[in-house]
Amino acid sequence: MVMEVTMRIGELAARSGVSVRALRYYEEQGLLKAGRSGSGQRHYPDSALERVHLIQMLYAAGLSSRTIAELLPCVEAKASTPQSRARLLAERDRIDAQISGLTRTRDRLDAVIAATESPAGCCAWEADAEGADAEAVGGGGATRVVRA
Amino acid sequence: MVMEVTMRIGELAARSGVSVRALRYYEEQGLLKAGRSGSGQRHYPDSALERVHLIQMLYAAGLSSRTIAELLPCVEAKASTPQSRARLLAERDRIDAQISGLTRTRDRLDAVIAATESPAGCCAWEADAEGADAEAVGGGGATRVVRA
DNA sequence: CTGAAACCTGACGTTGACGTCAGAGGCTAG
DNA sequence: CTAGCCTCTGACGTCAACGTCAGGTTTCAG
Repeated sequence: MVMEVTMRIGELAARSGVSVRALRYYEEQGLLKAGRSGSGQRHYPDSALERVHLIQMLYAAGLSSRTIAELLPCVEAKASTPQSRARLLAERDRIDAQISGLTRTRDRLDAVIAATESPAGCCAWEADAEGADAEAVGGGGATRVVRA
Repeated sequence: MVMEVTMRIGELAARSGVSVRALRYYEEQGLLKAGRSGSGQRHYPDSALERVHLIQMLYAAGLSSRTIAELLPCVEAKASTPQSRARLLAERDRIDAQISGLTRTRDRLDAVIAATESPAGCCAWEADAEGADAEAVGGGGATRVVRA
């Protein structure tokens, strides 16, 4: 039976997809606490995995480590002072505004794409061939890999 | 009658809300071109205002200056090579994924807020937002939205 | 027991989008 | 003409979230 109660930093890194360095950094910033074995090695419970994912979510939402450190206790426990609740609301509204802005940006790009997709006239080729064929490797199906 | 055909950098900064330094930086990165007076001072047409706003939108969407420089010609003119169109689509999808992630993060914060809003023991009014926090343990976490 | 792999603590390097300062010149009201 | 503000070109500073390297210790398979 798998009694994996704790794991070391390498395994947490592998399972969470973030680097070992990043995990140490999170601890340094007070975002992630780790138990230590006698020799000083970090040990994490399985719940740390979820916590790391939460941290990543908040980072992706544009929060700074300081802000995350202030909000994490509210998210994990239900401990909430009036200030922390105000903070939560403020960040939620900020994210909301961010979503609105991104939606507008996306719609604008969609409009551009739609315009270029159905050229009502002819294809406007720019005569500016400066470095044009430099990276024309893939030709058609250049599938861009985006960072998740 | 207002014959304000051009403006100097200070006015563009004031009207667009970005700093003078940022405008010079945009030019340096090839995002914004400026006419020069005989003595070397930058002059911008009114259309520059809109362009700066567009640049800001794309920056806010997480694009780098290099990416913006590559996409701006497609957005302003309709000139689009197959590569640039692929680029546009890729960035659109990236923004879409970003919106999805932010939405999940916001919903999570909403759940937390709802939980802290109703203090334990007090049942003055029932917050029936239970459907929200059901997806707590998500394992994989990052779900890609591919709606191409 | 032993050697490779994983881990530890510093500490410096990187990158992007600017901020900031210095020194020199331009433009305009009075 | 002069004062005062605006603008110019470098060039260095900043900040966050790590990357990377160095030098040493721990763990574990064989």
